[in-house]
Amino acid sequence: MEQYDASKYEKPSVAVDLLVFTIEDRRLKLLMIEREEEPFCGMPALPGVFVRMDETLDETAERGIAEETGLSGIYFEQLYTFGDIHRDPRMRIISVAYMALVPVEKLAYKAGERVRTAYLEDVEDLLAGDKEIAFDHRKIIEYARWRLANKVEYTDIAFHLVGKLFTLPELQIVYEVLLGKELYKANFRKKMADLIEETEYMTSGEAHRPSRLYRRKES
Amino acid sequence: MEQYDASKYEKPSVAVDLLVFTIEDRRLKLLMIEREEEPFCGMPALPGVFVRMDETLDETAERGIAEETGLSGIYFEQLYTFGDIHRDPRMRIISVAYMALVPVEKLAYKAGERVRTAYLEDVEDLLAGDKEIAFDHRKIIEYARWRLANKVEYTDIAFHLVGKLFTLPELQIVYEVLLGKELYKANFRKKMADLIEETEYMTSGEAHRPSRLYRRKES
DNA sequence: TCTAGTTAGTATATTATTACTACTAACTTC
DNA sequence: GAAGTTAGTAGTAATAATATACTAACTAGA
Repeated sequence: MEQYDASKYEKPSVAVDLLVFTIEDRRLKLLMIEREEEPFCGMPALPGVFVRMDETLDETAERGIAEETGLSGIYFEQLYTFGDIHRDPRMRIISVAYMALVPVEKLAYKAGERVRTAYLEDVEDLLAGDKEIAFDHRKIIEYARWRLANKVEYTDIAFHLVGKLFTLPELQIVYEVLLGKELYKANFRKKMADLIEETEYMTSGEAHRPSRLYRRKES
Repeated sequence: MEQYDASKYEKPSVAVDLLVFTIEDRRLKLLMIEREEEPFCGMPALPGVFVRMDETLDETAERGIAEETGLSGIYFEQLYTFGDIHRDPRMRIISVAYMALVPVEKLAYKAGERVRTAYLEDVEDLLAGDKEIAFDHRKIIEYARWRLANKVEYTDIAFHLVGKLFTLPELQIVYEVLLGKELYKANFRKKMADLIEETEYMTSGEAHRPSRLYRRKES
């Protein structure tokens, strides 16, 4: 990096692309926008924002999430950086992808305030077949999908997809959707035991046995 | 990303920082350079290269690895992108960190041809205490160290730190160094059994029982 | 008010993995 | 040929993962 005056050379633009995931009706959903201009006009795309000179990448991601969902303080993490030369046919744009996880209740609540018309797309449907997706966003989504399935096994990310209080069947559905396979109830409960604590509350009103509400344990 | 003409705005520079890891004498080592100018003159730093407009990020990483080690075709993967505003005090530089793994024999072999005077630093020593490291490179190294320990548990990356033929004690040392803990020989061998295949070759010349050489299984 | 339908939750057996000890094998050096 | 050293194997106890079968508690509708 020495002997190199960066100001002399042409620079790429840097953007942040956002993958806001949620779970609704036992399905993994992703916040997408429909492109309203060329290239890829009319096709689904990930929402994105350019990185400003006065903000860090994390700040750019936070700003983007706020612009798309009206939400702040939700969980997000950097995913991967995509830098193919012609990934945007207009110019060189390097994109840092960020993934956010949000319980669907929060998203629905803010739906009216969204800046652009973003909508939830079923991820498996979106990736099935060879439906067209703008830019290299299919690759980005596939990578995120893989990462989610992977990380759910060795981290606690699943908890970001449920509210403060949740039932164990609800949490199990999150795990099952992310992993893409069914789990054994008894085993699942054993494994969660250390991570959660009982509350006094129960669900009610459904045509079956009520379910206890839990919260995540601090420690 | 619509309604935004990126060419109007100031852009950050984008660089690739390289973490070339190897294992030598049962220790994890990292290829570092000594900075020869301000800022951080005299301090250890990660080698890095700027991203050119005509190359992808992966190509930049490959070029950088070749410049530092004279090697091509070695294993590498993108690690994380660091984008704090003043991480380089001179100007805004967003850095995409890449991690490469190479058996120490390969590195030693090419030592004479290196473009810059890079040297191997013991990672635990480097991170111990509060030794000064240039830029935000301590944070980058700590993250890579964590990722290595993590990934060795659920991937095959360890194999990239041994040659084509290797003994099981040698492979076990790689696992132990990356995990930072000792393993039980018998269990380790059972777990590796599916991943490797025997060769007819044995080590020789050492003052103890010779060790069989294995190779990685294709399937 | 009783029964069917439905989901919540528990008990327990089986299998696989991990943790650990103890040994035997094969080389070099002195 | 004995001592030192590392390679490699056998086997066992403790723990965790996998799997099945059951009981519990609600609503809806007859």
